[in-house]
Amino acid sequence: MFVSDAPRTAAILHADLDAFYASVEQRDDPRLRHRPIAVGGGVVLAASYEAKRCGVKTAMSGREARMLCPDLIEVRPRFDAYVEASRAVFDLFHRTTPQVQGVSIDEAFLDVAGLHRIDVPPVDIAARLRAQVRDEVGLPITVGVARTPFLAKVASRVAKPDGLLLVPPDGEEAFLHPLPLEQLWGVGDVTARKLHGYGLVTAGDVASLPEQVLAGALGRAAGRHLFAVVHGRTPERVVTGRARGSIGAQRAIGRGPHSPEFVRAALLGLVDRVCRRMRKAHRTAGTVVLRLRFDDYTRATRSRSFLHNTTSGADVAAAAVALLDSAELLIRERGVTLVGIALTRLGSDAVVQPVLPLDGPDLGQLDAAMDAVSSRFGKGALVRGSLLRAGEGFAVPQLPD
DNA sequence: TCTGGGGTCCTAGGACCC
DNA sequence: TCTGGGGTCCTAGGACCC
Repeated sequence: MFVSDAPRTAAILHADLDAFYASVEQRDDPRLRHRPIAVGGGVVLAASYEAKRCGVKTAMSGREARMLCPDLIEVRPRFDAYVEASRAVFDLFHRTTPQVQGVSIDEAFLDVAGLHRIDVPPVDIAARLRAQVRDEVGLPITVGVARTPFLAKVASRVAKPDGLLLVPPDGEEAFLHPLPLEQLWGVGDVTARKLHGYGLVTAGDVASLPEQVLAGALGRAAGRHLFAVVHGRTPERVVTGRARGSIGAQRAIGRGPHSPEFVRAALLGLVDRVCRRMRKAHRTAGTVVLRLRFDDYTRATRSRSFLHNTTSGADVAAAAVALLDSAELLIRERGVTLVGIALTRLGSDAVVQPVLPLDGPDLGQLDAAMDAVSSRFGKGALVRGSLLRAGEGFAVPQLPD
């Protein structure tokens, strides 16, 4: 059965720039307009819709893309330009509503439910936003409008490119159930293949199954999530003010053979990069994760946690090198083609402001403080000292975004 | 078809504690 | 003496997203 309680307004927008990198390039160079272009080097990072029509897709190798599309124009990425364009678009988002949840450089959820005092229907707000992005930034953007972020996301996916689609609350099931499984956000290749194996093709097919069966096939959380999805029971609110949970960098070094010194130097270069970003963000590292990819495309990770979070590049470098040493055998056997490093269980080294004076053990207040911290920093950060005991009581660290 | 760089969340086993 | 349940953390791997 489809969800049918709760007040029903479609006030969540999912705004998603079309073929983002490629559109910026076409905007800035008129010679590229209406032409099949691919942004990237070696691998396609973004394809214009003209290129997509020949079958060129993101993450495809350049060679394959050229075979599919002989007229393809390949453009080197200009990340600075994309960051700048993204900022301009996000400014428009924030001018539309304070409730903005960024998803990536080119998409966000906007909650416009609080804006009905202006008495403009969400779908009109969406139309105005699309016009503003086109006129002021010069980029095409698609917007989905629905009761939940999930449905809005699927709506924008269906409406692409350069479209606008409203899913009215009483039309959710009719919209969702005929869609192929692959259209559902969160269903990738592996899950789709599993479900196809059971003879399931559409979202509606999945909706005929009990939650327990889905959980048995996909695992508990994935099954529960998909069950919620096909019955319209995903969360209705956007999530704002959440700090990132990890900082990472990686580098493909190609097929070797690579000397151990070269691999180590590459790793230390990455360590330097992530540590700079960590300090700039006023974060501290709890765990260092080494990522490796090998000649045969298998992967491995090795991780090590600190007793206390650190901001020290030397600590991180020492941990990274120790992890690399621990993987020496794997590297010798399989040959390494990619090294990566990630800092996780991030804490904060920002100024601490006492916000919850405690005159005694008040578990209610403590719970509230912990909720506030974990919603901002994620689960891992809590146990890593983000909740600090200041002079007067417990305190929540203040953190710049 | 030989493949980039940045993330998120979940699972599962073992260690350890109460 | 033997056995049990519940919880958290750590590590490694995997699916998925843009």
